Amino acid sequence: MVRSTKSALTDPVSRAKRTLVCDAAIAVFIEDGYGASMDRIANRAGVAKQTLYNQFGSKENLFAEVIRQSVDDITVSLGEPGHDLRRALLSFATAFRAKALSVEGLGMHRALIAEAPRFPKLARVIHEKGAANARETLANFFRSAMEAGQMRKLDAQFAAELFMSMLAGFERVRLLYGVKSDPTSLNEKQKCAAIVDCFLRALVPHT
Amino acid sequence: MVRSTKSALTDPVSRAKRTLVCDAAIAVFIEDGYGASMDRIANRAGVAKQTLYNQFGSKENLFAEVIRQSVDDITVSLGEPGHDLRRALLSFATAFRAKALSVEGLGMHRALIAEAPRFPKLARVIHEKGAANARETLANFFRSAMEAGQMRKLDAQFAAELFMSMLAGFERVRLLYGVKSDPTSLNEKQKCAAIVDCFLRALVPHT
DNA sequence: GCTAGACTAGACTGTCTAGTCTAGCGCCAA
DNA sequence: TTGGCGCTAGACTAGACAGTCTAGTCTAGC
Repeated sequence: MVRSTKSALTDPVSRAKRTLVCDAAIAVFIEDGYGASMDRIANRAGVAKQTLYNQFGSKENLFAEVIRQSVDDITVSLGEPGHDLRRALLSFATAFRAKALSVEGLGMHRALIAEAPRFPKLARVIHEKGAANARETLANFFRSAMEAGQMRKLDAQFAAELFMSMLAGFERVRLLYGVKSDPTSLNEKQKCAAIVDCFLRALVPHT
Repeated sequence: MVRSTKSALTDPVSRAKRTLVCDAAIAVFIEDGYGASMDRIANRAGVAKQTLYNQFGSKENLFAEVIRQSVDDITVSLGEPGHDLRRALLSFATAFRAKALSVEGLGMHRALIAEAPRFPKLARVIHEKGAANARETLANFFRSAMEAGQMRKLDAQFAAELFMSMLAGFERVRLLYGVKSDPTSLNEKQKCAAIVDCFLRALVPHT
């Protein structure tokens, strides 16, 4: 094909550079937040600063693009509630905590919270795509479980928020503050199980 | 008394200026985070910039001072657990959420999370004085309740973190992202009650 | 070989900010 | 009255950073 149709968006070389820049930007924003300099990102990507501007136009755009890309579903398949409620919640719990409490997850969370007042629309979209979306999936799952008599009937959305809170409330904050966990506490698997069991005890009708 | 012993720390006029600066700094840091300029703080306080430096020496010091001042106990008296467990938890829940979800609480939280990597020691201290301290009080309370047979026996610290997570997990994040609550949801009082009741159902032995 | 377009390195501009400095004001004790 | 002290207003320095610009290179179709 004629090279004249090439552009920063269609040229495969440019596209490669673009992902290079994205990867570098993600890493740098996770480390330093939005305050990170464009020079540093270009440096990390092994690319000229001008290339950043060719590809993204501005720092704001780059940030938005990168943030949007790095949010994806935490909603692992919950399966049918009918089968094994506890098992399904456990697998959600494990996946959710792995995301939310990872270094990358925390870094993105920190960067976005810090800049939410500056980028209100972006923050809203990310919340919708991320947490709110997971909440809806969970809430639907709970509604089925309630129908099936596996759970007490109550506001499914409230239940979903409650469950997510239990999974990554206090602990996420502690990590965001950079405080390491006390070594005496439960390990990850035990924590997931303990939280799920508390949740079930609260929301499953007494047998 | 001789004026020669006067200093920025002893002169009552200076002290007044100091609190003026503190108040302005708190407001500005809550609004804009650590990125807020010293000029703006001086302006807001109705004071010359030099006065900020006379009183605090540097922006870092001012920030640290202000943050330290504005963290205080959320641990309203929980009273004796023997009496009315639910009532005690409800009063804690109300007070804790009022702090954590207020505009000021959220602003401080945002500012600190954003700057935690830059000020790790400060962040640690604040976490200790704030959340960790509340957790300890709560955990002790739970231990008494467990002794008295009012609660299942389990790791009291885990229970305390769980309760605090339930009170301000998902919702605090939503607010930090600047997303307003859906109007259909429960009101504040109902939420506190619902959370406390879920917690009790999970942790009180079946009767 | 020529051309077009994306790339590179790095100089450059304009803006913003922490922090310093200066000159002068107002207060109070001696 | 005077001198010391903290204050004010505002100019100033030094450095960081977003974004632009320039000069020149590389690649690939014509």
